Amino acid sequence: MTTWRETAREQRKELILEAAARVFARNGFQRATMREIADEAGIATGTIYLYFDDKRDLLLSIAEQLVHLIPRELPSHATPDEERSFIRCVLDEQLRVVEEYRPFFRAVVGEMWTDDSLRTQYLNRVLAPLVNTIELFLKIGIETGKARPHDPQIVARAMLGTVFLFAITSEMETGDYLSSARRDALAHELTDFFLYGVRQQPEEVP
Amino acid sequence: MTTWRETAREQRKELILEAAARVFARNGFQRATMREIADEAGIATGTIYLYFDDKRDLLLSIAEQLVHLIPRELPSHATPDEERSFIRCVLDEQLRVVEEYRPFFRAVVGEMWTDDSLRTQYLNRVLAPLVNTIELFLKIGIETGKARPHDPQIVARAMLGTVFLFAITSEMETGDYLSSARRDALAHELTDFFLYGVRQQPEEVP
Amino acid sequence: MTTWRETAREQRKELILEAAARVFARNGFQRATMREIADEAGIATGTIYLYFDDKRDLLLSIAEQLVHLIPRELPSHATPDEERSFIRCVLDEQLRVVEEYRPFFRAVVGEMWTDDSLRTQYLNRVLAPLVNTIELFLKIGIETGKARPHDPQIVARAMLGTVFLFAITSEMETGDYLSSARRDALAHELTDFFLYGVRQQPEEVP
Amino acid sequence: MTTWRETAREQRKELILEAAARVFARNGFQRATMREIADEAGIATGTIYLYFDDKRDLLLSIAEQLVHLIPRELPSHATPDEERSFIRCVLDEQLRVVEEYRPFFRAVVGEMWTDDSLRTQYLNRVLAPLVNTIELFLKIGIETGKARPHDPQIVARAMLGTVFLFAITSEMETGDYLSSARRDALAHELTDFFLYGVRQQPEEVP
DNA sequence: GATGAATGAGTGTTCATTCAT
DNA sequence: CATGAATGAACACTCATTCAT
Repeated sequence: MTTWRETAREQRKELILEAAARVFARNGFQRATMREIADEAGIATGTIYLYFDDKRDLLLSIAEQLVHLIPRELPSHATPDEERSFIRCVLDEQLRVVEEYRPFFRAVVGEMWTDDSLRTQYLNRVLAPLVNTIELFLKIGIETGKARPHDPQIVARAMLGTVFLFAITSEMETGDYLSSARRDALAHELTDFFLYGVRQQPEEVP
Repeated sequence: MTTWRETAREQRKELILEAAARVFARNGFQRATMREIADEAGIATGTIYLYFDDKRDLLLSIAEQLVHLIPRELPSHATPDEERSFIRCVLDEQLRVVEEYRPFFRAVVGEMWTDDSLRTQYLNRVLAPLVNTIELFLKIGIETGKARPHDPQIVARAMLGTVFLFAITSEMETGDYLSSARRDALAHELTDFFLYGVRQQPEEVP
Repeated sequence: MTTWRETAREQRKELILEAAARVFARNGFQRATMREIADEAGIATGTIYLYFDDKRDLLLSIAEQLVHLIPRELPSHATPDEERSFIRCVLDEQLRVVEEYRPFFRAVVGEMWTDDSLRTQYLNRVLAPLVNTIELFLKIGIETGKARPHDPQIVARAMLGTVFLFAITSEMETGDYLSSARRDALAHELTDFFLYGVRQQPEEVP
Repeated sequence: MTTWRETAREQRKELILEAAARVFARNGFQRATMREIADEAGIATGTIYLYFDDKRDLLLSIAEQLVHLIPRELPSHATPDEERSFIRCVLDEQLRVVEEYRPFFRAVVGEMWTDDSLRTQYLNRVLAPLVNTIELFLKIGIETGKARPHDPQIVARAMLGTVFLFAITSEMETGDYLSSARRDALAHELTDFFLYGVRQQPEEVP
């Protein structure tokens, strides 16, 4: 049973973590100062250390939150039998959740390339499960003859990479593809692209 | 005419820039110290400042080098008529050049998300030309009926994103997809993926 | 109402400022290091920056203290009617206060010649009021026929210059004219010099 | 006999010294860079070291030039018997020569307060002879009954201080008292001030 | 628990000086 | 003699972390 104290503590950690994520997303991990995070959270700098070991612990905890990017349950109302709507549902969900956790995402993304243990954590806890899920799905497709023969490892990464990039770049250029307004069009286009590529489809034999 | 002085100076800048790119790629821009860069280049710290204004100028100059990622000329031996081999050639070239400039790429990638002017420079000088080239190619495909109708803006970004991600992540996991050994397979798979997607192709009507 | 916090802060600033003044007076502004100032004050270098913006802010704050050189009130017990005792009182007071603020004085004097804004600040806030006060006194003397006709601008500067120079040079040579022991003699001689010059006085007509 | 080489070398030193004096006067000794001095002299930085030991040697050599402030010969056409014109001549000459060597003067003045050996050199070689000359003159005045009894040490310093201060401050405020236009008025006023002070002179008994 | 003043190690940058050309 | 590229010691300033209140 969780006591009231523990609950209060968790809420406090949450508050700080969100403030930190916003600041990291804004300025990058290195440039962000503990002072700035404390101000953003409306507390004193020293207080942060009552809940987190150090600055890096904040980042790792933020990265930890990204496990929420892993879909808890696959859409049952659209079975893989109807590939189109299934992929579409998954993409919709992914683009939505990525948008929701964008500050967390952006907070991690800058450090990921040069911080070995952060990257390892992120790869193992977040990316690997996602890749595996996609790979599994692709393999089943191949085995059931629904998908053309291909290397699921590469294609799975290609798919994930696409979403990943839209996630971190969407607001950089003029068109914010992740804004709810344009998300539909994006999911639609990507679904078709993943399924059919760009080539003109031959008339299907009925 | 370039004097000997100027040539020597350019070579020196090159030397320093490569050293800096390696260090930035290894440790990230912020963590890298001028001392470390000087050591990597085998010179004194003060010498760097004879060739570059400050630490940031190093990073911007490195980003500048990434214009080399833009293909100078499209493969003429494989016209867009034969889409498959054309795409394949372009992908081969891109994966190769991305591998060649990887330290420069990695040096920039960590700072890009939070450094506005660096990002702007990179987007305008490197990414935009690449996206435009792909978009143009896709539009022609659609107009000539070779490609199925789609939104070239989104698909172009999806394609570029795929290459981008392999570029920065390839050596992170066990499989380095950009190593010359595996590059062929990667290019092959991506070409098919871009052209056909994952869906089982119906028998083409002869 | 001033809180305890504010009072403590002011005392801390005072402590640091006095340490800085001593170090600047000893080594000059440029040669002085923040480390040395911190040591002199018995604190850490970083602490200085909690109270002052930067090294230069220290110097400007020290210069600010020199407004204390401006006499708050003219001696009332000796009216200008009795010029001799009046001048004597003013000189006594000036030589005393100059002695009290000597470290501050010496801290500023080296930088004043080449630092435009420091000089401007010092001239406007300290020197100009002093010159104006003397000028006014001299003008009254001329108008009332107590003083011989002269250019008060020049003479006021000459008087101030004399005190100024004794202030910064007194301890340089063997004889410290500002030491309380010799201050009396100095004030006495200067008073006579200012009033009568060096020339033998003709017998006054009774 | 001085060879041609030695003469050329002396001219070169002169050239560098004047450039250094200008730069020091402009920026102060500490802020001035050897590079800037070299540029001002139109030579390479390394060349300076062929003629001077180091940066400080430049300053000491400049200070050395200030011996020119010491009057070579007292004005014979105006004997001390006619005190007024004598003092006037000396003041005229001093104000003129001080103006001529102003860059050298200003170059030294900032460092003098905190550089012991520079100050000692300046005091012994320049100021002491000047003070002694004035003291001697005053003593004679007292002995011959031309001057009223006073402490020549203090008064000599007061006089010198006045000139000194006009020398270093004249161009700081709006009125440049050392410009040839105003120098006459300044010398005139100071002469009267030194002779008679500010007090209204009683009718001289004929 | 919460605070924020104090700490001091760490870093980008400058510049007097040297020396190979 | 003259040059100016190279050197590297030195220093102002920042900021994560601690701890007395």
